[in-house]
Amino acid sequence: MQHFSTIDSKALQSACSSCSLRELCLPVGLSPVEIDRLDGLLSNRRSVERGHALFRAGEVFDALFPIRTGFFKTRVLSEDGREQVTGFQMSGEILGLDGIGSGTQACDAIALEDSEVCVLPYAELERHAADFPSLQRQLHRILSREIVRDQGVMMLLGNMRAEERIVAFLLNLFQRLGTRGFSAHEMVLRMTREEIGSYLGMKIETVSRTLSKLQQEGKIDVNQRVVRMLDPDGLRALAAPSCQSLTE
Amino acid sequence: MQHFSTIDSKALQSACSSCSLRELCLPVGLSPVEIDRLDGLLSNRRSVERGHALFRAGEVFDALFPIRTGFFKTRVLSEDGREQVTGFQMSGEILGLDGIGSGTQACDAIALEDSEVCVLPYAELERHAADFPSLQRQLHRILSREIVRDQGVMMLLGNMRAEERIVAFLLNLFQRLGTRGFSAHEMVLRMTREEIGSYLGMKIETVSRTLSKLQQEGKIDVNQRVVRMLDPDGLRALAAPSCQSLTE
DNA sequence: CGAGGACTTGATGACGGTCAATCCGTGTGG
DNA sequence: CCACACGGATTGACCGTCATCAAGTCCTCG
Repeated sequence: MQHFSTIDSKALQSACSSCSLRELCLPVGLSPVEIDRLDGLLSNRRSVERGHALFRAGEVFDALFPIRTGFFKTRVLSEDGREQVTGFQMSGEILGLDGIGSGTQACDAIALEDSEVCVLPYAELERHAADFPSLQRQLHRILSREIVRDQGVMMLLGNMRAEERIVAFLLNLFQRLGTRGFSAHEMVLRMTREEIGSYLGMKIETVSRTLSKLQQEGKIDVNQRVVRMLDPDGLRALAAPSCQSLTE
Repeated sequence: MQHFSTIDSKALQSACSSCSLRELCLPVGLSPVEIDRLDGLLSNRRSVERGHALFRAGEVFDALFPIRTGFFKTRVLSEDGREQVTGFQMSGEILGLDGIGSGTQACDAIALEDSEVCVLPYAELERHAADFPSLQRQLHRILSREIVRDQGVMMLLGNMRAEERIVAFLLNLFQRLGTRGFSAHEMVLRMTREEIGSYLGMKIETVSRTLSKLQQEGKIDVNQRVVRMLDPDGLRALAAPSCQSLTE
């Protein structure tokens, strides 16, 4: 009895059709019939403990990993060991897109909390996309949106000053958490100051100082990893000059 | 007579099967038969004068534009008018990839010299990709590679100092020109110092000073838009510490 | 030949990096 | 249960890189 119900619930959970993320994830825009077909592709799931890698640069690419629960960072390492965090990903977002091009992972994907991902074998996905136009279109959309996202990061790194970067970063996180049904004005940062700094192209001390300054000005409340937004309009005013799109 | 030969040559030129760029462009990895089918997709070509836009952010996206000849920049503009150049594209590279996601162009594409592009209607491309697996795979590859390229730019903007950025930028251009059969140690820059600076996240004066410094050190020879590489190994040594991949 | 844009070079200063001390929260072992 | 150690975070003092301001040169093109 117990046994069956466990299996049932697992089977249910791993189906897109019953996944609470289907409005955010790959199935967006697919019809119920199409989603059923997509379900057939999902071979299984994978758990990744906090601090562990889902994959590392150089490994063979053979699947995409939609995030079911948890939080990841992606990063590239240079020969001399410098780390560049290229993004933070949360549920409904898809890891591994950059491996398609070369058949080899281009970055490390590290879980910042205990996480769970779907495994979407790429060869099968390609095959299904062929006779499944809306899935194909959706895949293209996701790839393209990743390129647009990266353009936003370039704007951030190329044009904005420390304070603007931090504010745009926070607003972006709040916005994404909001669409997932979490509070849009309070959050727990899953990453360290160092990882924030790497992502934003600044040093850990500058991250810390900038957060402190925003707190002194009454715009946010920071306590270690907990951030509350006190003055959303004030924050948006700080970020707006340079890059609205990042916060939408 | 004159008339017919002109038409003939045009017809020939617009076919992938006879295009000198087919080893660099969309057809990479396709069989001759498949390339013939791709030819059927290419509705026409478009000329873009230097300084003019192929498309602008916000316009409807309905086609990809493989570059036949010429040189482009892509850029995003923020509300307050700041420009972020997101890339420089040359023959064989494809413009418009970032429009797929939203159906709307995400950036401006500006010709930096008189240029010519192929017009690849996206709806038809999608349709053909469905019963044409290697074309589909190739399209995915190109999208994915763009994401990887952007990661390299993030590394550049987030981790490298002015000199490293300039050197990585020059090596990257030389490398791409080299694969196109141009000299890999002498080139004419198609963009202004300001555009270089925008791309690399630094001011025009810093671009100029850094180039002058590299010249004083005997690593390059710069004269306005003409750049010669005098000490390739010395340059690679400067860029290597941080980001090999950008120069490959 | 003149005007305007692109580029270079110099002087100065600010933003953020570096170095260092300290604090804080968590987990470990006595 | 407390002491301690460790990593993460904060804060301060100082310094370097690069931005800013400004002057002047060099191309390009009408």
